Amino acid sequence: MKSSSTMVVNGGSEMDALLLLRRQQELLTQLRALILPTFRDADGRSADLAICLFDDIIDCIDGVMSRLQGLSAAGGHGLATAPFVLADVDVVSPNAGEGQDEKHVISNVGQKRRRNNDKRSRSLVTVVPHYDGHHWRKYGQKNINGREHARSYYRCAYTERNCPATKTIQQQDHNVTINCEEETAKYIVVYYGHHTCCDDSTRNGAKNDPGMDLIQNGKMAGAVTEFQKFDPGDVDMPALIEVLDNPELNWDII
DNA sequence: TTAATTTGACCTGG
DNA sequence: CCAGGTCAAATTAA
Repeated sequence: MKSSSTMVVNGGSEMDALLLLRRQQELLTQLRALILPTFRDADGRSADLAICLFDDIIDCIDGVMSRLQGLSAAGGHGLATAPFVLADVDVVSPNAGEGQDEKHVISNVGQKRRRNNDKRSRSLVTVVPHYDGHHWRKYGQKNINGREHARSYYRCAYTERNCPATKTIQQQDHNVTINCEEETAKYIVVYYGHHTCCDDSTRNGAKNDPGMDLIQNGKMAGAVTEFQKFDPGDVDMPALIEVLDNPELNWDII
């Protein structure tokens, strides 16, 4: 696989590009879910590298979408009309934009609870909400007003490394039908904060962490529950093929 | 026995 | 006051 590529969108408005990018991000997530399990038997360094590469690519798409959103908003278009858009991307705090790229929760000591709405977030829709290459621990579940399904709250399992990353998973009320086939349960996944647990600095400091040893040895079974839950059959393959064959997207590999 | 999840209570912002 | 996010004890799974 090439490590870098650019996607050129032919024609259409910023809104069209936004839709395509969102779709691309969603399918990339599914591709990641499909590929990463193959690293189970490979060396852990490759798995870590793959995870970081996927995250970087998704972050890049995020950045482009943010810029396009700016253009789109200036042009009077609203995201609310987008069929794929189910949640805002880059929900930024009122303090953001003042040189603060993002804020992490420093510590809950002495400040028992704190909302995460002041943290930058990114959201996507996927059929494989549990598998994204990171190890999450569930810390809560809540029934949300007007929602058919409860929302689950997860935080990075490596909290001892002060990793501030959290995410929420909300199953969509109405499943999506793809290519006239049976309905697939889709989930809105919202990520808050960035993983610092995979930083080199923190990783070196966690050399003695048994869970990390397991990951680095490529023996994920038992240590990373997300792998156990993952079934490659869950991947939205028709949609994946659809986007790869999409004539509107020219994949220029450079 | 340890780790992960569940669940009701608590807290905070709107 | 309410909805949503978090805590932490209890429970379950490995």
